[in-house]
Parts: sequence; structure tokens; C-alpha cells
Amino acid sequence: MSPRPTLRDVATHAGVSLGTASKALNKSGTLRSETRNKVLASARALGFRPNDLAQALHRGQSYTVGLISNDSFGRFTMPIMEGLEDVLHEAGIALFMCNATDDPEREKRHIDQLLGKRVDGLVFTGRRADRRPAPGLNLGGLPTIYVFSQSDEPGSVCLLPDDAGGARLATEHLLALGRGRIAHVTGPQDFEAVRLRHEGYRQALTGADRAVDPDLVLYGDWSEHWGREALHRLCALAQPPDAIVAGNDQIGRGLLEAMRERGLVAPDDIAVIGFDNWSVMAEAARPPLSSIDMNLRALGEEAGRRLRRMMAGEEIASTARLPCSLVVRASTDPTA
Amino acid sequence: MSPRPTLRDVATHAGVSLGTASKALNKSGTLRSETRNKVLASARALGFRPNDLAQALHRGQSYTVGLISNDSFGRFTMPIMEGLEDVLHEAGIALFMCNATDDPEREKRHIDQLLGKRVDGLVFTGRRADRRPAPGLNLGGLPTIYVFSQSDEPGSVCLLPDDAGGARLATEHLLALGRGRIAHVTGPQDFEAVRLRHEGYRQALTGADRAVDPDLVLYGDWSEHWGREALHRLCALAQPPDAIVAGNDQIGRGLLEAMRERGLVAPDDIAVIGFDNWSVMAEAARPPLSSIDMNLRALGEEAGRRLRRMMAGEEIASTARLPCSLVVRASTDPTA
DNA sequence: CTGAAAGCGCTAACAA
DNA sequence: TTGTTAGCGCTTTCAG
Repeated sequence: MSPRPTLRDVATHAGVSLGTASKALNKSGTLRSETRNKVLASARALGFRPNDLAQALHRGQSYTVGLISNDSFGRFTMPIMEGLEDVLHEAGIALFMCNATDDPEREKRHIDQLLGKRVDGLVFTGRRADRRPAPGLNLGGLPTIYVFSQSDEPGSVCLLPDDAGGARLATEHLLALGRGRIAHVTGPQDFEAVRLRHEGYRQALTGADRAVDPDLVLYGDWSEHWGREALHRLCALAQPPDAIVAGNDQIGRGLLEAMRERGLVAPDDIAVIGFDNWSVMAEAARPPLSSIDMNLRALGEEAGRRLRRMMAGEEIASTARLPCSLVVRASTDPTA
Repeated sequence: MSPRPTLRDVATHAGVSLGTASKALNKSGTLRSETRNKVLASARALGFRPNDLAQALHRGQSYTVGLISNDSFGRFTMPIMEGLEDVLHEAGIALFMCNATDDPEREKRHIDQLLGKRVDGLVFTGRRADRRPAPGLNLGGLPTIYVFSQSDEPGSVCLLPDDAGGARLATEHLLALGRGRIAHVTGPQDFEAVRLRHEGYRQALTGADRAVDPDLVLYGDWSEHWGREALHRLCALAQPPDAIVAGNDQIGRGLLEAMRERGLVAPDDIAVIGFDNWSVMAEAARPPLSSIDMNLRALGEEAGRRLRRMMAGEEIASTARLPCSLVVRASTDPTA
């Protein structure tokens, strides 16, 4: 690294004192505009860039937040990160991401590094039921927030999409389409999101005075394969469904594919809606798959706002869920 | 932020001097093991963690590398990041990622922040033909490497997958299967990767004394939709192909889907191979799609090694390409 | 309006 | 073997 110029270099170059140079660059104190410009010119000439490390050391604040992701594909983390970044940037805070890939060892290492770098806040992200800082690591009151993720520590601040609300939205959409037998094909029951989405599905049906038919609720894994298999099972029923809420877009897409092969048409024979609004999947499906968007970017933004408030010393209510939205495509509405 | 204990606090707590505490914690100098242990105990008791900012300020090295990603989905960046991280960690270097999402403004901001934090190295990643540090930003000799990405600056260090070699591998695989009419359905021609992969395809054919039939080379976009359309076009030829090299897995999957609908069987009627080995896509295809893996994690590791050498002052040859590997699935080999 | 000096937390050279 | 001190680059009083 070619030695970067220091503030002292700038001062010398401009023929002023260190303090003066500092004032000029920080617009603090009162300076003759002549001196100010002289300093600024020198700074530019030398390619000066203040050393954040020194600044942070001085003020005891790094203006930096660390993001630890356990979502190894980045599919969920990226939009969250963008939202976070936008909001933090407004406050002059930098966001750095570390990838933990669900490896506790790695995660511990990262937390350690971030603490050493004296970050002013910490964000954890990535689905994981029982998230919590690696044991033994004392975060010492560092503002911490879990986004799209949860901690089992009492009092921790978590921000999640409203899974139940999303599923309700999906189911109500199908009800509004006049569907009477609505199935739910979803992922593994040990995911909280699966249970919540089922609850939303149930609420919507109950709200419309309809009972939940247990034959129409199928748990499996998150794959397209499972979606295909589930469709065949549903079709084997005495009374097959006329609509399906899928637990995610991959399952939804599997359902649609199996339908095509059986000569069934969506939405005429069965309307299908997914969850996640993963565009690569949803848009490539035939017909394109309606879905529930978790508004992850907005989730990130809200996380950033809360974190800022926490950094300012405010106490924050422990957990919140943000609304999902409905994205209609041809699998439920041919005119979409 | 509850004030973290400083080294001085530890020293006081242990009843020794500042210098002694430092020696104890850094295993430097010679200390009585008794004092050493006393200090370590105090450090643990107080939850002491050295302030990297101060350390970095002192030694003029931050032991930190910044990664700037332009891959907004993280699909390519994540594995690269893992590889990088592993190698850098061995050298006690932390890796922080910033997301630029192909927004030059954002990117500039991030470079700025990273320079301010005095990172010891910089990595750019994410497909983009004409990458280069945002104009006017003087990196001042900071070790910089482009992975899965390129800079047009002369002498810049770039590390890429061997796209041509990958396509050659794919084509040779099909040739080895005894296929005679091999098509190439790929993405937009203005991608360098598209041109290189085509070149690899050509080389393999030429190497087997076969001519390239222009009718069998189709350019489109990277979507499944294009794959489906391309298959129909190929089937309309007087002499349809008996094998296809797809430019990526999405196109490959589109080809397979359209085949199913026409009642064609892979690999019997047409063998299909993709590129990227994006497991979500490749494994969900029917039959599962053979593909070319770009070994992104290895790419990241090699980038880390090169960066370390650069940080040590070594000069590095400007550009290198790392081999891809063949992943055989049922779309070319039913026994796979 | 500008300069000098202290100190953020740490390491390393030098004294004791 | 341990203590003292200077200084990394910056900001911020307090003098001049």
C-alpha cells in the first residue's frame, strides 16, 4: 500500500497547522475562506482521504454496522441488505456483510471480528429458527437486530414478514375468485413459517365460513418435486381442489408443471398461488405464478430505522412483523 | 454502546502496567507465566477484546479486505466469497462485503468507505464487461483483484472461469456420447462469456473433425422461455440436432421442458447440457440437467491466494482463467 | 482567525 | 522480568 497522505501532509502542503487543516476539512470552527480553499486544494492535490480508523478511535464510534448472513445463496439477504444500506447510509453509517453459511464456527469468528472493529450495531439475517449469538459471546449491549431471522433470547429485537398475513392474503385472493376447495401444499412442519402460513390459510377459510379439510393440507419439502407429487395426490382425491396455496414458489411451480402434464389448465381447473415471489421461478412457470411478496427490501429499511433508533439509545419493542403483498400473475388471473 | 474495557482497564484490574498487559495478551516479550495468567484472567473477567481500530492505526495495516459485489442476487458472489474468506482467514484477514447492485453511485460510495477504513486489498466481483473503479477514484496502488469480473484497465489482475474450456468440456462430453449434430443455444452475443463459450464449442467440434452448422447456433436471452422457443426452432429444421449445449442452466431447462411437451426424451432423442450448475435449476429439471460447474468457490480461494501475494508486494500476472468441471446428470446420461 | 497540545487504545522500543 | 513512553492519524479544546 503506497502510504496514503495524512492530514499532517495536507497541512504541510498548504502551509497551515494541523488544527487548521482539520477545521477546513470538517467545516468546523471559523476560517477565512481563503485558508479553507487553500487546504481543500492541497487535500485534493494529494488525494487525501481521512483515516476512518483514527476518526473512529477518537470519537469512540465507528459509524459502521455489521450484517451476518446465514442465507448461503443470498437470495433473501441481498434485498434486505439493500434496504438496510439505504437507510443506514442516510445517517452516514457503512454496512458490511459477513457470510456465515450456517456454520456456527464461522459466525463466531465474524462476530468477533466485528466486535473488534467496534461496529456500532449488528444485524443477523437468514432463516433459522433458533438463532442466537454464538454461546459465550458477550455482545455487551451492542444494538442488535434480527431480520428475517429470530433469536430465542428474551427481549431480542426481531423483524419478520407477516407469514400468516401473507398466507391469508393468498387464500383470500383465491376465495375472491370464487374457489371453494382450496388446498395448502407446503414445506416441513418444523419451520415456523410453515406453521404460520398454515394458520393464515386457516384464518382466511374460517373467516369465510369454510372448514379446513385435512385432506387438502399436505406437508413435504420445499422442492418442485414435492409440488409435482402433491398435485398427483390431490388429483387422486374423491373431490380434488379447485385452488391451491403453495408454501413457496418452487412447490407452486411443481404443482403447475404436474397440472400441465395431466392436461389441467391454471387457473380454470385449479388456481395456484406461490409464496416468496422469487421472480426467476415465478415468471418462468407456465402460466406465470401468482405469489406473495415478503417485501424484503422494506424489511431491510425498517430494520435500518430501528437499528438507528437503538443506536440512539431508544428502547424498541421486541418483535414485529411487516405485511406481505399479493402479486397476481396468470396462474390465478389469466388477464394479469 | 456500553463502554468496552480497554487494555488499560485490564492492566489496572490485574495490577500490572499497560506494557505488561500488552505483552501478556500478544505473547510477545518474556513474562513470568504467573503474571501472564493474571493478565489473561483479568482480560477474560472484563470481557476484553482488543480494539482493532487502534491496532490497525498503529501498525498501518488493517488486516481487512473489501469485497464489492455487483451480482444483486448473490448467486455467484456467495460461493466466491466463501472461498475468499477461507483463504484470507488463514492469514488473519477479515473480509467484508458491500453490495453495489450495478449502481455506479453506490459502488463509488463503497470504495470510498473501504478506502477510508484502510482496507489492505479490494476484490471486485459480479459479471460486468467493462468493470473499473469508478472514475476519479484513485486506488493508490491498493492491491486489487477482479474475480468473475474484469477491468479494462491495463495491467489489472482478473480471475475468471475458463468459459471456453467449459463449453469444450460440455461439447466433448456430447461427442463422446456419439452425438453427431450438436447445437448451441445461448445468451446475448454481447456477453464475452457467450462468445467464449461458443468458441469452446467450435473448438471441440473442429477437434473432432466436425464443422459448425450455423443453423444449430442460436443466440437469445438467458431465460427458460428462450430455451423453449429455441427447441421449437431446432425441431423445425430439416435435420434437427441430437444434442444441445445450452449457454446456461435456465436455457437448458427450457429446452428440456419443451422436449417433454413434444414427447421427446432426453437424452435418447436429444441430449442436453447446461452451464453454471445452478443446483436449484439443474436438479429440478426433468430429467435432471447435466451442467458445467465454474468452481466458483475455488475461484474465490485462488483469488484470495493471489491477493495475499499482492499484499506481500509480489507482482502478479494480469489475467488467469480457472478450469470448469463437468457434472453429469440424467439429461445426458440416464445412468447418472 | 490560527496554532499548539492532549488524548482516543494500542504496540514496540527503550529504561529500569 | 516489568514499567515508561512515544506515536499511529485524527478531533477538539484552549491559547495566542
